[in-house]
Amino acid sequence: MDFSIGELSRRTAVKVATIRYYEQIGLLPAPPRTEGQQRRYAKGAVSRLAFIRHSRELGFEVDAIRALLSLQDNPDQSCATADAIAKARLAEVESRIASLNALRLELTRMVDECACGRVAECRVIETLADRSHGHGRLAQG
Amino acid sequence: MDFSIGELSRRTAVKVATIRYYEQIGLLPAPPRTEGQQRRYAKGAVSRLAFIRHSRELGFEVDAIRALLSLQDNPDQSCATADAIAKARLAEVESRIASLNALRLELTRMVDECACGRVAECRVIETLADRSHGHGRLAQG
DNA sequence: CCTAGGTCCTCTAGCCACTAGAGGTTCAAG
DNA sequence: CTTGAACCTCTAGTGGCTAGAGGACCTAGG
Repeated sequence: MDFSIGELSRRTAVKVATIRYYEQIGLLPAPPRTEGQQRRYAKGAVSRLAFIRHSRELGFEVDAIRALLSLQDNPDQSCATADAIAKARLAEVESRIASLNALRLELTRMVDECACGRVAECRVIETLADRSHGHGRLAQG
Repeated sequence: MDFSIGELSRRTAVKVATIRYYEQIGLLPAPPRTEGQQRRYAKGAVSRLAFIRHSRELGFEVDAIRALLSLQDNPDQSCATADAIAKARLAEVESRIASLNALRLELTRMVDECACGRVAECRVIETLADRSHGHGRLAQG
């Protein structure tokens, strides 16, 4: 009926170390232990961890996941909060896409214009050295 | 002719702490110091730091920037390496855009289908809890 | 010459979400 | 009872900074 952390890891494709980490930061409740202090999980742990995993795949931060989990635990509440969290994440994703598209454009230009001769005439290096560009945000990822 | 770290910071829009960090990791050469051990930069530092800043804006990692800088310092070399670095970065950006587009799709669906009633019927929560999806990579950013 | 205060110095610790490894214990199969 | 895979805790490292403590320096005004 209950199973080990390794089995939970296999069933959710979440690494053992990560599961322990999630417990440590309070995303997963601490399960009961055997006499020898090994964790034993019930079935519910699989769905909770799958929820967390899917949320992380969608890029939700741990704090957001905490909020989403506590909503899931109280099904009678309004889901406005869940909606707001998802919409905020969507907005983030869209703005990341926009800035990555801008990056792509600049990188494409650099690469296309490079005649691939000596560094002295290299457009890649030249573009990077060019000081005449606005002070945008640093790219993440 | 030479100026302080604060002045360099103002001229490049790179924070003082970051400049010191770049020196520490060997991206910027250690400049001469005053008798009281304060850094004094020459004009060249501005363009080198601007190069670094622009590279970071384009998302190049520090190791890649190190390589690009050493190419810039040897203008007679072939620029094939610079080209390869830029192309690798472009490929990264394109794959990030693709996966963010997939995320956007899923988030949009979640948000659109949410009738915004109680959590019990919330599509956002339901989607996250759904275990029937592939084991994709975790989203970064 | 003296002082005020803005700027500079080094060093350490924190951010995020893990991940890796050391060094030791427990469990289940044979 | 033995073996060895899996488990335990704890610490430290990743990348690229950023913040803050606690103190030294530098320059302009009086």
